[in-house]
Amino acid sequence: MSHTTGSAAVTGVRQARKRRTRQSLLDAALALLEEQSLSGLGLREVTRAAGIAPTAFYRHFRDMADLGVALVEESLGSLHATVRANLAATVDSERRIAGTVELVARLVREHPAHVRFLARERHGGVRPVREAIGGELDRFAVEVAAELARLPEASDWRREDLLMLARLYVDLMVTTASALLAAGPDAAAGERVEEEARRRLRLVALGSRHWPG
Amino acid sequence: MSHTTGSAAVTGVRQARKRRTRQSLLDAALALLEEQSLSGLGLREVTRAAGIAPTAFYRHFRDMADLGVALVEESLGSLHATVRANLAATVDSERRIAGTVELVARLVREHPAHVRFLARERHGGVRPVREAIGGELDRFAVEVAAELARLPEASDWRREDLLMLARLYVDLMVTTASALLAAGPDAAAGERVEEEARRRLRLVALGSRHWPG
DNA sequence: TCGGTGAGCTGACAACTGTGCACTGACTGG
DNA sequence: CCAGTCAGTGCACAGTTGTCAGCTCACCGA
Repeated sequence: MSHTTGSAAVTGVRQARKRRTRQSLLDAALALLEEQSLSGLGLREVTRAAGIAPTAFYRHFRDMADLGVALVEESLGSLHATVRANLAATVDSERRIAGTVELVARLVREHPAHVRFLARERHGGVRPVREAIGGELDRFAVEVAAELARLPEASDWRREDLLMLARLYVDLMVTTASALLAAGPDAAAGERVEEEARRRLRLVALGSRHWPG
Repeated sequence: MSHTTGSAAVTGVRQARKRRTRQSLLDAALALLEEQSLSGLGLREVTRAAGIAPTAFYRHFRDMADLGVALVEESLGSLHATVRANLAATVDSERRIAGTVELVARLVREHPAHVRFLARERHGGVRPVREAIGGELDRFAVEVAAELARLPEASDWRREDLLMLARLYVDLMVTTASALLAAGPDAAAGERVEEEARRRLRLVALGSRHWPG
């Protein structure tokens, strides 16, 4: 037990340095993954790009799969709060739709490599990474369902229908993100994708307003 | 006796043999791709599994990317007619929905490796393969839109809304296919996925019946 | 029947891979 | 202050990779 002086600086120069090279490994891997997939990425390739010796890799990750899981956490971990805030913010349907699409668009604009990684490895060749992404997306769906349940017009929905709708929304946003990636840097093409995404959401919202038929 | 001059055999023993080993290359690659992705698959690995010498690979494909494109064609090429027939068959909405989901389910059941390959390489690390899959899916969307246009209730739809709806349907079926793969061989889990897919389609059909709001 | 074609083979090459081992030296807690 | 920890290094190893050149020999058309 630490009955030490109680200083605030717990970091330690050593651990900080370690975290820095760990981060440079993650960055290097992410950059290399823009043009190939994780199962084709070599350990030496990554360490070379990160500027360290190959064997130093093992100080941070057991595997490339291990590194991949860390990348998933980095890509998706901080997003839950954002999504939750966005959903809770507005009640008006049209505003909610516009805000959600804008959120996805900004995510793709600001972190294209992360999004590309997720799209690629969601069904990729490395099981632990696949499962990490899938689990994270499931968590998103549950959170979205919880927010949907707070809307008055969903008060009489069955729980499973609510989850179905939430998962549908999540899937729509994921495919929107990949479509935005595929559209590339062309602003006009990106705007077309966003507009189509909004229309899709409008259609689904319209359907759910008349549910269950 | 054996060498009848006017035989109908247009194939030729030689070309037939070549096609057979080409096919065994495709089969071997597909089998190996169940547990990794194309950009991590080695030429030697494939030829070893196919039972031929490494250099013989070049007699059939220039690249692994080339082989991948051939796999896309094999996986998706024959599907257009099936989809078209399925859509044209029934007019009743509920029957159409059930039939479509059943078609996807059967596809996954009968050709799981092909479907897995498509899901994996749709956003995978090999550009030509990505583009081949994307182009094929676009063609599907156009075909679906053409079939939708024949329905009386869609007579007053704008062309772009029709395409939006068609693309939505295609994306829904693609995500349904991956979900079925993820569900694995468990029949109960598969049935749950199918039921949710039907509900999704019902919701979308409901929304489109009230379009544009 | 005979020369040409071409699918598939063998052997070899340099380049690259993941990982084990022993080492250094800056940091650390007591 | 000093002994211990541990991130990072260098070297070595056995395998594997893609590809080249040249060979065989079953098939082909004429």
